[in-house]
Amino acid sequence: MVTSGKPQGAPEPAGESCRLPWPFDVYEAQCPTRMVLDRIADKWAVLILDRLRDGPVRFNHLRRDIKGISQKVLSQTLKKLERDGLLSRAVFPTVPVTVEYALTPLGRTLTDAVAAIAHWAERNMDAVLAAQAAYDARAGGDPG
Amino acid sequence: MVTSGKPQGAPEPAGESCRLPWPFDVYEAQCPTRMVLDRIADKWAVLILDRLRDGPVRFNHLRRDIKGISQKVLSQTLKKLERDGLLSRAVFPTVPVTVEYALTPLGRTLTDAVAAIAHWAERNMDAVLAAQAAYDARAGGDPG
DNA sequence: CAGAATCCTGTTAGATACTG
DNA sequence: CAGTATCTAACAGGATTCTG
Repeated sequence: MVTSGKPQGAPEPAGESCRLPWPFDVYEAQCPTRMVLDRIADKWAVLILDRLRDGPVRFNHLRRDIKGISQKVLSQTLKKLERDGLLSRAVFPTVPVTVEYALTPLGRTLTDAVAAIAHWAERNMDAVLAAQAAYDARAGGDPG
Repeated sequence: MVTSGKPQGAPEPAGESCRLPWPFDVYEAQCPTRMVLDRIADKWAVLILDRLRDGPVRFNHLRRDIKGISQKVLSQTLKKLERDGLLSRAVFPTVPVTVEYALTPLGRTLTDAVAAIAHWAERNMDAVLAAQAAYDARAGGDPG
């Protein structure tokens, strides 16, 4: 048991490092925006945030929808996103217990940008695939 | 329930990859969009793409601007982004050699979304920091 | 159902040194 | 300047097990 009251995933001291007045600069290594960027620039976080756009979703529902995510990673990611104030967690004392996750107002301001990323991937997949094929043909099979 | 109209019944033909007719679905574990999402939902990729918005930038210039990135990671990320067709690499036979990276038209369609993420982090840093503090106070030191 | 704890492994990133 | 190669430490993440 290594935790001293906090989950294993987020031992970073928040806010004390970068004392830039304003605005924050993501290009600065010590700026806290880097941490946020690292959080939201994450495949699973993107999918979760996008998934919650339609409304609250239960834990196992998210797990089923976001195919390939493990329970552990889902749990961790949800916790981090909750800590960042991007989503809220509501527990209903049913039996068995029901837990719903939903976007907070702050989270909602982000999901548009995040959804844009996900949708871009879907829309431009063909072009990316073609570019990869061209690159591989160039690098792998064309010595002369 | 707001289940989106997805080609859920699409049979998985072979072990190759997801060959859904259209559109690609990022929620499918085997969909190639997952790979793209993993690529562009990356802290360094976001910073690089955003940095190239103003025009071509040389390797070491990027390295200096994006503080904290190692030359190895920069090199790797650039190569992947180039392979995906998001940016181009131009070599000038000067002495010493000069290499410029620039966004491709495809990359340019992405950078707006990507920049939105980076800018969101800068603009909403305060709110996130506050949320984290509240969460930590709740979880770490407020048993009652 | 929702999640925590444990174990274990593959990937990654950082540092360092070398090349053209 | 613009990389590549290598080695190692750290961590992320999957599978499994257990709980309320």
